Amino acid sequence: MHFSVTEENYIKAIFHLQQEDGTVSTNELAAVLATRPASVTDMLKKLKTKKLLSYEKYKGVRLTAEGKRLALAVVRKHRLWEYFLVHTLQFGWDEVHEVAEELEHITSRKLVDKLDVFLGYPKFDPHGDPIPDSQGKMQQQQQVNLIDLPPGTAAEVSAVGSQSTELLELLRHKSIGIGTRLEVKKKFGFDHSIEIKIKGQTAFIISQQLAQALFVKLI
Amino acid sequence: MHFSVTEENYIKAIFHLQQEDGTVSTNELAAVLATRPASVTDMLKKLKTKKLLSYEKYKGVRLTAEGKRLALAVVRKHRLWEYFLVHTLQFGWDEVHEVAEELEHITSRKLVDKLDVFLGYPKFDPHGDPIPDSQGKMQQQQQVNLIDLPPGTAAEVSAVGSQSTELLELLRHKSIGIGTRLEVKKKFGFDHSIEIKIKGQTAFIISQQLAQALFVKLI
DNA sequence: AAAATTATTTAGATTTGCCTAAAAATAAAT
DNA sequence: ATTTATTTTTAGGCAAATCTAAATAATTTT
Repeated sequence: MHFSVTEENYIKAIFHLQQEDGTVSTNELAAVLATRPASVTDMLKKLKTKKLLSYEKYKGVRLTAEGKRLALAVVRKHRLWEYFLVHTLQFGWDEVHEVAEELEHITSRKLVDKLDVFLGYPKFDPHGDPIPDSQGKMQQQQQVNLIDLPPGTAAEVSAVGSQSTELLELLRHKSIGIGTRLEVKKKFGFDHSIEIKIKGQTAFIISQQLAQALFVKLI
Repeated sequence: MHFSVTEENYIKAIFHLQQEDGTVSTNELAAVLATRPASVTDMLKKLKTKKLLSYEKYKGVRLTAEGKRLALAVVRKHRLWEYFLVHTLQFGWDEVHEVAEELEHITSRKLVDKLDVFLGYPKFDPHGDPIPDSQGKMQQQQQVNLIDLPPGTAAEVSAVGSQSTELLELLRHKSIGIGTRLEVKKKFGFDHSIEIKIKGQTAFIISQQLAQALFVKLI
């Protein structure tokens, strides 16, 4: 079965809203999708006949198992493409969202899976959000990308964004690993580099690329 | 200015038909786009108001300079993506067309240019068609991908599809270079390998990947 | 040059996704 | 427990891109 870009966007929006809410209202959806409640109602009726969601008048909406599968497939594509844009094409992590919004609707299953292989099965996108695998499973960890922390925050490294030997070599050299505790001292807007301090060492600066590859838990 | 996928497809189709014809007819377009002549007429009127083509009732159609620029931008994207799919993601060269038909409509200019850099500014796509550069210029050479030649054809190597050191090393080892004359002896469907003969050497087999990287002129 | 054929355009409908305005249902407030 | 406010749905329409059927122009044939 194959769905339109619009339909996919509705399913994705419901999926994200459902995370917090459980059930999702017409108005919430209209706000997120920048459209009108009346339009949402129309689309919900349509998506119900396609069995992507369960919906009763005035009762809000929930994805079916089928709808969840579709949502996860779209999210997987979005986050894999974001990873590609940042790590392969050297985009800044803050400029990839819109492009990924388009790329996530490319239909080829084979493309996604080959992209996944090429990228080395990354587990987190450049914003630290988990990337669903081809079965739709994702490691949900309470973690944040190091680059998103404000100065003064203390955190513990909990994951790295890729398993490339280059990254691991660099981390070894800087003696950063899973479990390392650090504090963000300063952020430099010019090249998005970050000054961090690890207990017992003098503070030092790490690049934007490295900071994006590090996921941390707040402590 | 920004155009719909449908509009871009019309412009691209006209561009390709125009190469042979000069001016393009409504029926030709309908055939190529798998739609009806009446629909074509509607769209031509619309594209005329957008100044992408010049069109007089019953007189056929031609792209304006503006239309040509758009067509070249779309062709550029299509061919760069094909190159990416084959060389980076290891798709077979014969399975990339449909996917590229979708990818070519992704709008980000920055994406295309960064992709071009990443791929090393390739000049020809996996089918041997020239890739327009960011100015819309392309090396138009009368060349064909070696993999497309039928057995019995004689040809001269005129270009290689990439400048990677691995490719060049392999070519050196097989003593193939620009200007080498060869004849296709046999094609093996199983792995798309090809048996070729160079004067003064015994015939030997080259892989699908290598054949795809070689562009030849018929002699 | 008139008749016949083919190509193209017009006219009127359809589908998708959206809109506004008004009605109906639900929730909140008095 | 009514009234008031909010949310949601219905009703009727619009624009894009398509279609079929009919009309008109251009081309070919005789």
